[in-house]
Amino acid sequence: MQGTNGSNEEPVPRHAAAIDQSSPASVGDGSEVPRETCTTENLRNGMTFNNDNEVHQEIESTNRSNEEEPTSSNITLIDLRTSVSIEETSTAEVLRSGVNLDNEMQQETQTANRSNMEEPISSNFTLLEQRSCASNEECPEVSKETCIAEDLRSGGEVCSSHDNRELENTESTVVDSRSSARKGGKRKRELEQEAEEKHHYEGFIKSPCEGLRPRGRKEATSGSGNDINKMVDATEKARKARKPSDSLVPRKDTKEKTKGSHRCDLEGCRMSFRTKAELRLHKNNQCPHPGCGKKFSSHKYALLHQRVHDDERPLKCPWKGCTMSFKWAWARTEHIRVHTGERPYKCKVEGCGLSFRFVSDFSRHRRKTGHYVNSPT
Amino acid sequence: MQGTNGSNEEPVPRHAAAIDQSSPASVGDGSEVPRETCTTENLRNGMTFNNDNEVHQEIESTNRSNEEEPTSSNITLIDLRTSVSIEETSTAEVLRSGVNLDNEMQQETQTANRSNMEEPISSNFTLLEQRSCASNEECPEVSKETCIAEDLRSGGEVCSSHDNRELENTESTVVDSRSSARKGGKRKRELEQEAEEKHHYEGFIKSPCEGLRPRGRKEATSGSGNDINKMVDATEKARKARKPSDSLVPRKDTKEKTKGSHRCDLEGCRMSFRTKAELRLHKNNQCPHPGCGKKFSSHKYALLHQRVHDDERPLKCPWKGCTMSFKWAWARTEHIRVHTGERPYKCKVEGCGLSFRFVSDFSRHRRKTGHYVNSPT
DNA sequence: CTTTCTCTGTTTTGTC
DNA sequence: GGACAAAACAGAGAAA
DNA sequence: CTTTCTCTGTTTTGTC
DNA sequence: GGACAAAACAGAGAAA
Ligand SMILES: [Zn+2]
Ligand SMILES: [Zn+2]
Ligand SMILES: [Zn+2]
Ligand SMILES: [Zn+2]
Ligand SMILES: [Zn+2]
Ligand SMILES: [Zn+2]
Ligand SMILES: [Zn+2]
Ligand SMILES: [Zn+2]
Ligand SMILES: [Zn+2]
Ligand SMILES: [Zn+2]
Ligand SMILES: [Zn+2]
Ligand SMILES: [Zn+2]
Ligand SMILES: [Zn+2]
Ligand SMILES: [Zn+2]
Ligand SMILES: [Zn+2]
Ligand SMILES: [Zn+2]
Repeated sequence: MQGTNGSNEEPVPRHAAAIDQSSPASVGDGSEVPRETCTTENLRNGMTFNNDNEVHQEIESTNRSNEEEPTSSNITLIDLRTSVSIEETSTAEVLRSGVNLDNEMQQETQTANRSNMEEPISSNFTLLEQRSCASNEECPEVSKETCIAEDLRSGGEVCSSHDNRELENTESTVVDSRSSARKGGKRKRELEQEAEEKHHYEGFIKSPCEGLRPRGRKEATSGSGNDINKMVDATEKARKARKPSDSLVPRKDTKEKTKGSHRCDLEGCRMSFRTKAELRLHKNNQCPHPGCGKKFSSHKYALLHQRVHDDERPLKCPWKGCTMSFKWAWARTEHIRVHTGERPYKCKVEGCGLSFRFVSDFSRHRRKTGHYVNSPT
Repeated sequence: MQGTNGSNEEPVPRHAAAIDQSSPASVGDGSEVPRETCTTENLRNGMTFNNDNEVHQEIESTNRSNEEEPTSSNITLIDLRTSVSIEETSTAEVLRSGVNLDNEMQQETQTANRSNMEEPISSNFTLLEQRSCASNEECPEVSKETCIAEDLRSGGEVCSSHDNRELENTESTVVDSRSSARKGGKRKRELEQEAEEKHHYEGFIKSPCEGLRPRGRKEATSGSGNDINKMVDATEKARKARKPSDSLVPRKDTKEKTKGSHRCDLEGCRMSFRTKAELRLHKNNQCPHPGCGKKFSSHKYALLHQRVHDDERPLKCPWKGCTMSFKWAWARTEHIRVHTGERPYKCKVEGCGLSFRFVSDFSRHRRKTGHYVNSPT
């Protein structure tokens, strides 16, 4: 995974985490969290269960379901107003569009929706205005001046002994080091450091212990060969090192589909792995991704879980100008409600008339108040 | 966990995630990801290993180590300039302080550092200016006008059929719904909904299936009693429900230390759990936190891992005005370098003179370039 | 503490 | 050599 | 793609 | 009743 998620008129995307497990077995059975390099996953959807399913999933471009393996075919809605520029005024351009996004119908009608974007067909719930950004790009960044001292980065190593710019240009010191421009085959930072390097080497007395043997590499370090914790996700390493045969562009495989020789023989599963250890994890419904180590209740889900480690966010918000994207269909489903204003969850308990936009909030309400149907209070 | 992390002159805090596992055992051995409510953890540091260790940790207020169980005693530096107000101008107030934060000495000298804040003692590396915010509070938020259409929230359910304010006050519609003010014992949202409710009920045809049996509650639903996946972190539920005996304020126990009756008999471990299932997970080095399910290589770390699910961030940045806080000492250690400008990692390979501020970047550099010591290129 | 909203492991629903 | 704790590493990964 | 920076499971180091 | 996939739920949890 390497992050980035486009949000537009939505608030800054938030991030969650964390999960657990449950099992017998004895201590130290070698099924701990795997280590070592993994750029992108090598085990994507090798499972078919339903004989014709795999091909089906690769081909079909409509009617995605919530937990189905997403493909990138899912609604890449073109923003009709892409190059409209924004004026100095801070008023939001209001545009209204009626989209039939009934929960039940939404998967089936999404293609139809696009052509009907401008005229509401059947709005059986009220719509909020869509106050969207006028361009497809991200919202303009906070002006650097708004917040004092916001960026200490890229300051590099200011040398106080023979460079007395310190007190003067504190503002101008902040340069944008994020550009990925290269000069003469060298990265920007390399060039910058070359200019300043060896000029002075005063700095540190104790520099951190730099391992003499490269810890991350397998090589000749140990010989036991049975240490599962250190297991390298070697399929991925191999794929990464290998140049794609039919392309000069070394395009990174963001989905990790490469397989190995150790095949899973579980019902309907077509996964294969490079090592026995990985296969063992897989058959134990544990995620072999380095640093993850979760154990799941179903073999099927263990496969779906892999998208957590993927870079792709194949599901897109169908709303105009909204660049939100998702890995899970349910996230998309609920996100759409921030556009529509929909509050589909109504508490049925006598006298409580509360409604909620998200299941989670409804669940919590019932849990905290005891407002379950059949037990009114 | 319930999030919130103060950042000041630092960029907005970023968030990471993800980890894996490795193990034999058979499929479906019942050690999957646990479910069900967990407010705060109930298993914190029951392990002592070193007989005098536990008390030591509760008392000691200095010399915190990286992975040690953090207590809240760790440097809650008072901002000496707390109520200085910021002028209209966007110039950062520059203040210089010399702090001896050598990696090796930093743990031992942090108390001393505070009294010496204003005069550099021994700066064996160069300092960057500390351009800090003048108050202890967060940086001023982006003015709402900077970004058009940023906030769709709190719009509630705008009813288009009989409320035609829609097109007019699109800006003013955005009210801050985040206040936690209560009126007459009711929450804000409850009051708002009461005002509008039953007035119209046009909305949804298909409302989502609302479980007739409360899925989240244990009760009389099933009888098997052996389903580990459904296991409730019941100790926590109990603690949550229970009123603290010596306090009228129902202060939430953010650290989940409550124990159960099933004791771990592993060497030096004092953990105990409410259920056999939780104990089994624990002895298997798996995290029993609902939704987590990670398996670890050591019993000891499995305990330390619990802080991931804690709300507390007991480690504070010692830098003036910086409100960053951490769960892991190493994160704090590296964070401090954004203040000091330190770049302790120098590539030792001939001709490469690059230096790095973070281990991770140094590691990556060596991995990608092969610049390991003893293998110059 | 609150509200809003996204993420995700498991459960429920719907179809054959 | 053995604990054991503290520190550091080496990734993952988010954000820009 | 890049750089900057935080998080965290495991490894290394340091002390007894 | 049995698959099986699609949808939904019920938390966790981040952010403000
Ligand atoms: Zn990654
Ligand atoms: Zn992987
Ligand atoms: Zn915007
Ligand atoms: Zn399989
Ligand atoms: Zn093999
Ligand atoms: Zn995983
Ligand atoms: Zn959207
Ligand atoms: Zn209710
Ligand atoms: Zn929580
Ligand atoms: Zn818990
Ligand atoms: Zn600031
Ligand atoms: Zn134990
Ligand atoms: Zn019992
Ligand atoms: Zn956990
Ligand atoms: Zn700081
Ligand atoms: Zn180098």
